[in-house]
Amino acid sequence: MQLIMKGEARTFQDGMNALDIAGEISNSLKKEALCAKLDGKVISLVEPIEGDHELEILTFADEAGRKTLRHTASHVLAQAVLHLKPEAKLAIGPAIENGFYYDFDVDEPFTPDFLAAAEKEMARIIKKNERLERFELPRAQALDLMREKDQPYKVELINDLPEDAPLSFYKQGDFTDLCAGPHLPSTGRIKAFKLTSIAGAYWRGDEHKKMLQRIYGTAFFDKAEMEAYLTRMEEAKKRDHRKLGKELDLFAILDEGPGFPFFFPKGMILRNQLEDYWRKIHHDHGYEEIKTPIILSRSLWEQSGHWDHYQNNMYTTKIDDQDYAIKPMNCPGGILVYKRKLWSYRDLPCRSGELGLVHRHEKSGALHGLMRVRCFTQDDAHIFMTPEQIKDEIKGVYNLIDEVYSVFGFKYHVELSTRPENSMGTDEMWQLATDGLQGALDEMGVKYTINEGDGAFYGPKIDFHLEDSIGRTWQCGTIQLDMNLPERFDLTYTGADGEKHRPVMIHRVVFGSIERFIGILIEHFAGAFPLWLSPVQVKILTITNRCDDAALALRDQLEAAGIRAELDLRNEKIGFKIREAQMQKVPYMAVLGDVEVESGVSAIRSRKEGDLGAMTTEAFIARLAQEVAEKAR
RNA sequence: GCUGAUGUAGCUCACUCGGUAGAGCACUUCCUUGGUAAGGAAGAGGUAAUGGGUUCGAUUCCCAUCAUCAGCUCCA
Repeated sequence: MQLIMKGEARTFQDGMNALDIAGEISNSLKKEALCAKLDGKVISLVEPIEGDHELEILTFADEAGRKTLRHTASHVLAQAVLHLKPEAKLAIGPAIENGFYYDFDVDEPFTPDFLAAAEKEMARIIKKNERLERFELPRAQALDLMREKDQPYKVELINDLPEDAPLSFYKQGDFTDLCAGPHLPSTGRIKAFKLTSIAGAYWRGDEHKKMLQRIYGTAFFDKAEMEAYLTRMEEAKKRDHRKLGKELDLFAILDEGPGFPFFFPKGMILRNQLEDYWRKIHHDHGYEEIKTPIILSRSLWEQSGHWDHYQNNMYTTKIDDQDYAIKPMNCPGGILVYKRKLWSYRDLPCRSGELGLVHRHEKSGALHGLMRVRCFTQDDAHIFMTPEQIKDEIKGVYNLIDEVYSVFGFKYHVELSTRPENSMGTDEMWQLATDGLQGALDEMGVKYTINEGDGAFYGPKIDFHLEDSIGRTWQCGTIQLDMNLPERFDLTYTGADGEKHRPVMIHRVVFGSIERFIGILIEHFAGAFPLWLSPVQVKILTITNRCDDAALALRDQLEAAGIRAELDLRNEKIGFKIREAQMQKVPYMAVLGDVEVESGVSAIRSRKEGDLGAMTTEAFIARLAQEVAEKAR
């Protein structure tokens, strides 16, 4: 057979497998080979190859190689668990980003001690270097095999597979599992692994089904690489916004208000900086600002559809025996603002923004620091427009979001979410709206993935996702196209023909919620905010109390120039004061001793660069002003 | 909401196999007036998340509730 490898055609004996082919090319490649790509499809190294193909040997440097290694590690985990608990029922065990997991149905939940025992057993299996074999069975025999092994979840999986799907199994030693593969040629290729945690997980991700026990782990081809990864994860945890929020005295969520955050003075400065910037950039992009009430009548929420489609998440209350709801979204309020007058097509698009405080009843287990709270401020805006304006407006919002994210240096990915199950409106409207969003993305050449059924109940949406310090992603920005609410609220504008027409509506947020965005910001900068956002921009440190007057004067000068400065006049050594300012991540320190006071300068120290030497107050202010204006990171 | 773990001083954490708790940092006072990441001493701080139960006696054991953490589910 002929195989094309890296563009070069080579001849091999028919029926060879990729592992042996790797060996023929070079022994070192054979040692590192984990799986192979045959005509673009990833296969196990042990599968025989017939005929002419394009072949690529994959190692741990390749995504598919890492996945294969970790998938095999999950099988080894299942094998180890069965050795320790033969009565365990196996569910599924895939490779995931940076690791793998396997779900088991067991009578007693796993304990940390069990985890240690399982690790030991896995190490034994790996050391035995058991060969993996792949085989296929017809459906009836496959079912028999899994029934014989008393694995009801596997039986269910087989029954749910399409009639004509090949049923492949992988076997290593005394362990056989239904699996599409690919897998390593032998267990010994897993050079480093660790079981990281135990958690509950619903069978097939369905909260109405049984909760199984999941074991998470990670595996590497190299011990040093795993150590580096684990260290990196430890480091990343130090950036956790909940930890830094406490250390930097920014915010807290107390037992008295689960999911309802408190913002402290320093956190408020950060927040206000973001809001000021938001107002400025929205003004520049043609938005006007409004404010709508937090509590509105039941009839409004019935008209908007929230009462039917969103009630599980809404806090309700009674006033004078009438039902009211605390707003979970700003749109009905924004719509009432639109309806206050008659609109001409000449006035559209109408872009009205609102920093709107919303409350949503989130399940207790879903709460997470500032990332997932029960009350938050959306930097919302509603755009009312003619159908012809849809694409331009979507592009405008997209560009606005991109501009804001780039100021902070965020990387993001985009998802398009389509019609969910519990939604309102006609198929035609959904189709039109979805096409509008998709068309705009395509025209701009934006890469995105499609998230089936994850839209809002009133329309499809484009979501922007940002990463936290340990790689979990959080939806922040979103652009939602809505043809339903304008219909429900009978919104109109007068066209050039003098007739009434129905406007289209966009709901959009840039930050998403100020709270979540602050959480992401804290982790992104590890608390060392750029100068323009820093709660304290300059800390003035005195060496002796003879310099107190000069320090007070400097503080006044800086404050007069709009710089947030704090004094440290304590009777402490300069090294101690610097250490504290540094740990509080203050961007600049101005040190004042007898020498500086005498010559009318300050010794400036930067958080990042250390001692910058003496500087006049004017020069220092000019430097700060420029850095703030540039929003330098 | 579900599964598991956790809850001790403002913070980070010890100890107690049941006899009402201790350290470091922070705080207060005193000494020290010092040159770029921790000067010294003394003092003050806790009804051990909350509510029950077992016990002569519970912070410790048991149960419930609440909250937090990890994951699942759900979502900005």
